Amino acid sequence: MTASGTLPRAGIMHSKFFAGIPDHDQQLIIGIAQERRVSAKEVVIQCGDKASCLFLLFEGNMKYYRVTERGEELILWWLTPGDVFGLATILKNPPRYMGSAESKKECKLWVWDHASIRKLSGVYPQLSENALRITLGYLASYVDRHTGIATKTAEQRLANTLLQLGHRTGHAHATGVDIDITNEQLGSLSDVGMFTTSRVLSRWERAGTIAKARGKVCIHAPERLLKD
Amino acid sequence: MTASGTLPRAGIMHSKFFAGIPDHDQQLIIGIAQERRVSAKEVVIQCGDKASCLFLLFEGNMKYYRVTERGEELILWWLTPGDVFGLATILKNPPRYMGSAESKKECKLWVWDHASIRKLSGVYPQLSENALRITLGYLASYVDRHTGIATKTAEQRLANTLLQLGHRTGHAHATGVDIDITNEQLGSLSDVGMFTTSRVLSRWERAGTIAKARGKVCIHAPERLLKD
DNA sequence: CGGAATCTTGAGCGGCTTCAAAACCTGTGG
DNA sequence: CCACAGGTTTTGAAGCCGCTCAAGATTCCG
Repeated sequence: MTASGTLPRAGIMHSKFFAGIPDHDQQLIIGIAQERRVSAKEVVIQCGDKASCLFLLFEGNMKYYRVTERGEELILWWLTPGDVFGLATILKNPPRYMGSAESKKECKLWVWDHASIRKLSGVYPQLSENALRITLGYLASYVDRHTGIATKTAEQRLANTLLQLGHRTGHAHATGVDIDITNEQLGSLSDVGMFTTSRVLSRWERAGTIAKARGKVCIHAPERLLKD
Repeated sequence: MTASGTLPRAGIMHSKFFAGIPDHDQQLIIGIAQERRVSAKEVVIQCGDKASCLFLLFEGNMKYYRVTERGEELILWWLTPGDVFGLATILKNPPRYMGSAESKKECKLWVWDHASIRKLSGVYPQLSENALRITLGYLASYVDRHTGIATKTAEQRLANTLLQLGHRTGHAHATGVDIDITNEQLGSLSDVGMFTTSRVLSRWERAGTIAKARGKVCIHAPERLLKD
């Protein structure tokens, strides 16, 4: 998809949420938001609560997840700068959040409460349209992920996830692309167990395709992961 | 969720797509649609095509699916009267359909082309809002389905799917609720292989919980499926 | 330094899938 | 009316991918 850049310069943010909205109006919309700083491991929205705020992450990253009955957490989405969540808030009588959101490291967010975003989307229908486009995008990603479970092996799924993370949240580097993620989280995003994840990554490391460190993966040879 | 009834009386259709829109305007919107009749096994939209039409199914039922690389089809959604698909059409520069839609039996649809639905959603912003709500609903269902794969057994997933189908597309009956579906399709919707599906259903039949026939399932004791 | 989180490695197992083959049902056309 | 072809369902047997469990090694951080 279109790579949403990360240019939080002077309040300008390149997010799909603002697509088609002139810079000037964008400033105004952001002006109405409340800026919020959260430290690592803070839970910003709670699964099941009625949607009351819409968030735009413009610095840091978060995980959007759901806790299963057995207490494990299933990661639904890895939020990166430019991502919006809590989109249900834009609706008249908002449904519930379908997952929880927790910061991975220190983050900065813009927050609109229900009343504000309602007023804004009245004035700028483009916001509603963007919300729909983004939601359809999430749905499409999800369908892909689901198709993957049914048709691909654990290894292929891990490869895909790594590549996508690579260019959504990866820090380019001389020797490759760095990604901050633990084996367990990577596994959850790929629907693969933690142990299998470890084994597959080890294999790739031995082959020189990637390098590993605690809570970090560096992709050296993306092309080798591509043979899905 | 809210049971979308099936009352196609005199052009009135109880669909979430028309929520909050007065009957009179609803008539007008439907008036602009092209009514289309399709016979069984007809492909109405093709995965990957650019979204050019929005559909509302008001009679019959269809499957929304995707064909995997191995040629099998993965059913994403079972469309029943009141359901809308091709929602991407409502966007300015529409993305692609993410699956194909095929009629299961004879169906009746209302169809809006891109230009029409755009004009309409300009006049009735409620349509856009409904589209967003519906899309979020699909997303939520999908998250549930996905969670199920990760946490539930094949049997539990089949039970859930049956129950949901039961009250979305089931024909109530003296002895139970009839559902028109083959083992294979039921399996696909539950992410379970055809053989396992057959075995589980047989077990339930022996227990008297359901009755089976070719391409049909009749639920006698829904409560017995509920122990998920 | 100690404790907590992360990662590794092996061994064993198990729920489902896969494969094969046959029985079955249903509509069609001779 | 019967036979046939195509789709659907059943049953058994075999196998495997990835999970589970256990235990230890490693890294990080206060």
